Amino acid sequence: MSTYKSDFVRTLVERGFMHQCTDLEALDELAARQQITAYIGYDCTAPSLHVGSLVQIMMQRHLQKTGHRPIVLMGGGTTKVGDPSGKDASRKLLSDDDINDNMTGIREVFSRFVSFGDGATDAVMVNNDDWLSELAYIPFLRDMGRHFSINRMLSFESVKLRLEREQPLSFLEFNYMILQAYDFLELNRRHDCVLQMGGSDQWGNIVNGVELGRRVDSAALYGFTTPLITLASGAKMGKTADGAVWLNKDMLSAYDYWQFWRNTEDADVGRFLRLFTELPLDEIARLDKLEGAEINAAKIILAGEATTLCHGAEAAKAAENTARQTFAEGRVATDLPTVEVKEGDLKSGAALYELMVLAGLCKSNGEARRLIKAGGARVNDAQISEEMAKVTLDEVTAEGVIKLSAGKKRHVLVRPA
RNA sequence: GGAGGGGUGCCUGAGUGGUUAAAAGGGAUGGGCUGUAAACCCAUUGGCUAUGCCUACGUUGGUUCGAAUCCAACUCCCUCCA
Repeated sequence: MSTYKSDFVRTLVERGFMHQCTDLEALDELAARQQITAYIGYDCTAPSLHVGSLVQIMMQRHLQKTGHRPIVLMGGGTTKVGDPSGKDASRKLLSDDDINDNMTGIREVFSRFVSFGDGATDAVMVNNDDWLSELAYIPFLRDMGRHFSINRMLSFESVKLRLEREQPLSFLEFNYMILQAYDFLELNRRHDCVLQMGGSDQWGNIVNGVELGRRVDSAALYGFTTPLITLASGAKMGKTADGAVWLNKDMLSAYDYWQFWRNTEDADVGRFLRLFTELPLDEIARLDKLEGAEINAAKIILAGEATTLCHGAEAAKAAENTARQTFAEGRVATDLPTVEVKEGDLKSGAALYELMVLAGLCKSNGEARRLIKAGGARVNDAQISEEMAKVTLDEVTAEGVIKLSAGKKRHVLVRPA
């Protein structure tokens, strides 16, 4: 089992982060012998990262905890180009302002997972726009372009996929892998970075960087990728009722984040515990053995640990309490998401379907009415299937709220004000 | 620049003059079964001041009693040729 010499590589392999590595043995040797610097790039395509990037973020955390130095590369420059990997259509081009805004949001998330600063193992955050935007076309082509063969580039998965499906691939996007390769070289020169990690869809881009480093600077660089994380049932990971599972609190509440993990499929529990928590492996092995309804205990631990990492222990505890009151005890948990409604509106009675929309449980009156007819709407946990039902102040509970539910899992409190 | 093909609902994708708010599948939501799981079964899936009205098949006009379906212009994309 423990054939690995470095804590870093052993941790990654044992916890299920490993998919491919350019030279695992050499990387292990190196990490055992000295402190290494490794980077992962994140494109700034959204105002927050979501769980899809969490595997990567956890890797950087492990890197730091095992005594090495993480570089968080913000793709301010490469986002202007758009990575074609794994997509069969090009992305919309984002404006510089959007990119900057997005970067601010992403930066916030990171500080929860790795510590930044000037110490030996402190993480650094850099923006590749700093060097990419300054590139002069002709010199760049002469210095870097000559190391790339079109023949080879065409064989990379990201490009091949588009060509085979006869989808357009712009020259702009075609350059993405060259720029990412150049990033690696630049980070090696600036920060002595020797390892690039990423998702399996980044393999081609990473390998290009490793090779470019060898050709231009004779540098020994390494690449490491994680498997694509899918659910045991085959679906992509990271979707909830409301869309992506964001890591930023203002885009997804800690409670919803906790719920996301709590609803993990049985078959995924062990794997997710290894990837997304830092519990010791023997503890995880024990939890993973639980069967039937008992595995719910493991899911609660998973949710608690994952939420603690992202939103703090307090928020995790609160989410667990709210969930317990709501689901196990069937009570009205007072810190469910709350919406205020004018008392006057309720006095004369407000249509239930309108309140559902107001509470954000439905997108339109029509949708709300369908939901009510289908028996999916509840007021204070009592099913209401009368489409035109009114809600009045009489429904206000002792806690001073009205609990509206869409289905069994989505609840909102309405508070008269 | 030339020739051809194509733009349909969240996505894929049928539909070539009328009961088409638009087949089918996927996804999503709700219900059932359960354990706040998976699988499975059922239902729903444009909007509204709602037995009716409005908006919708790239855009704008036109033909027609009637158009996603026919015509014209525009626009975007794909393939081949130069």
